[in-house]
Amino acid sequence: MVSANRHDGPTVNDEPGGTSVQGTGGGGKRRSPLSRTTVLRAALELVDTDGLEALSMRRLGQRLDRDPMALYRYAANRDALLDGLTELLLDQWVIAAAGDADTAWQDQLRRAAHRFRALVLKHPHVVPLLVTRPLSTPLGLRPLGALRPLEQLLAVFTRAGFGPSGALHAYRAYYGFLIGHVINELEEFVVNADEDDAGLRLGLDRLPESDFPHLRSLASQLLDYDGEAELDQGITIVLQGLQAQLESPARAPH
Amino acid sequence: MVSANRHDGPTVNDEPGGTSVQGTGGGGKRRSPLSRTTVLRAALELVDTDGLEALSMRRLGQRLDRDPMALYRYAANRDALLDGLTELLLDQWVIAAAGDADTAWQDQLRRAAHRFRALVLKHPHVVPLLVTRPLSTPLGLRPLGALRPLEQLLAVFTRAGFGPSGALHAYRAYYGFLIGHVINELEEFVVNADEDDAGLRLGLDRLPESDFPHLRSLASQLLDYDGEAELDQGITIVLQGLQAQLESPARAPH
DNA sequence: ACCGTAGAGTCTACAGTGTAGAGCAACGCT
DNA sequence: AGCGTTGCTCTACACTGTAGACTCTACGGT
Repeated sequence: MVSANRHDGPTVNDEPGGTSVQGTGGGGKRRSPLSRTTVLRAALELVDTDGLEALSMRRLGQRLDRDPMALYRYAANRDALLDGLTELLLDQWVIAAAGDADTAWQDQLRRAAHRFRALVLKHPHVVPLLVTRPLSTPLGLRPLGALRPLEQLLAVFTRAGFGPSGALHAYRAYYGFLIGHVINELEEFVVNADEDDAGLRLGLDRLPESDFPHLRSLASQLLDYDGEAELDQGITIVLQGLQAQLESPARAPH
Repeated sequence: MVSANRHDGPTVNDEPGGTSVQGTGGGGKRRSPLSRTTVLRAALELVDTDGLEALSMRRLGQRLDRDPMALYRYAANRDALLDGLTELLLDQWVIAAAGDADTAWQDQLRRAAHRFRALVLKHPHVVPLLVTRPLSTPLGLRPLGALRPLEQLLAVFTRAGFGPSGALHAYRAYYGFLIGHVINELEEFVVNADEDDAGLRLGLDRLPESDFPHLRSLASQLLDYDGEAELDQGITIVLQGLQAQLESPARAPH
């Protein structure tokens, strides 16, 4: 990955020849060989449609019309495949959009945050991986495409005036907030979609009134959730906080 | 669960008789029956020592000296067991400590945040569950103990002056931040512990210098990470932001 | 035309997984 | 004495990741 591509856009790509995949049917005898990218893309589709637990080597092999063991040519094992999925997603995250060169870093990061949210909402089943894989795979061993956003965000923060350590702190505050937000937004609530009453739709009637007064009274508020607004409101807080740290001489250059 | 216990302390407990477990050895013929709590505690121990993927029904049964199928009396299936684990942890989170009644809500929440971090660092392997299970199990179906912190936080925020919707927003900002933070703190970095050079220890030499200049130069900063300080610094930003929202008449009561 | 080699994929097999379904043994009641 | 309930076990099935050995094809060099 990472060819001439400097600032934005996906860089995961390693087709052997052309992009011809020659029909998924069972007709052709000599199929064009797979590639890491096609495998990952198929895996992503599978996860998007059937959920994470549906992603097994066997099912993926079936989908690609190949023996399951063939996949091990493109991913050392299942964990590596999952790491590849996080790369496939993170590498699509555009942080520096066209014409961002001369806008304030706050605006750039706010827009990037909204793009992150949009990207992740297109692939909600991958979110667990985004959170989980980095807990297992050390930073230095992750696919390069998964590190590109980190590098770019560090660039943004240093150009904004943060020193090395400050940029790192800023990155963690920013990305941590984003992760926390999507976790919140994707949490499951509705248990009975065809119920009229808000409380029943959420299954809150199970909670004893005496122990959960606040929660039980929040049914309607839980149901009308505006993720975009909440993200925007939250990112404002974070960015203001970061700016304050940048201006206070105590922690700024560091 | 949830007996007379009003504000703090764990509430998960459902022993049938006494707490006698009569030795784990293979001697006694008639063993005292299990309970959901003992099963969950054993599961937590297993996860703490051997990691999440080591938690299988068979291994857990072995540890409790029972047939794997016996566990299904205490958890409908593996997912329910995992939900139980998140309950076991969240229910230990003390939000209102003794003598918190008359301290400012900001201080209370700051201390609760540090307690959350400490709790979670004692059981790092459970963090994926904390993040992942709520994406599958709707709020209304979770074990009650897992909802207690939510209820208590809502209480804190309403007492602080937030309206229903405002309290919910505040909770999400607060908890989202906490989750984001521990994810950051528990991320894996070191790949070669016995290396001298910081860059080598992190395996950053694998990254092409031209594509990852910032990241590669951050080796030493990545290595000396002070999670407690970072949490405290972050929570300050969040609490100030929430306070600002509380004071601005636009969004406060709502 | 021949061989050698590398690449892509297959086949078989093994140890391990979650869990449905049936059944067993002991206890507390009436 | 009989019954139901509780706590647990046994067996079996469909499925998982992956090690190891193997086959088949295409291509390059001589």
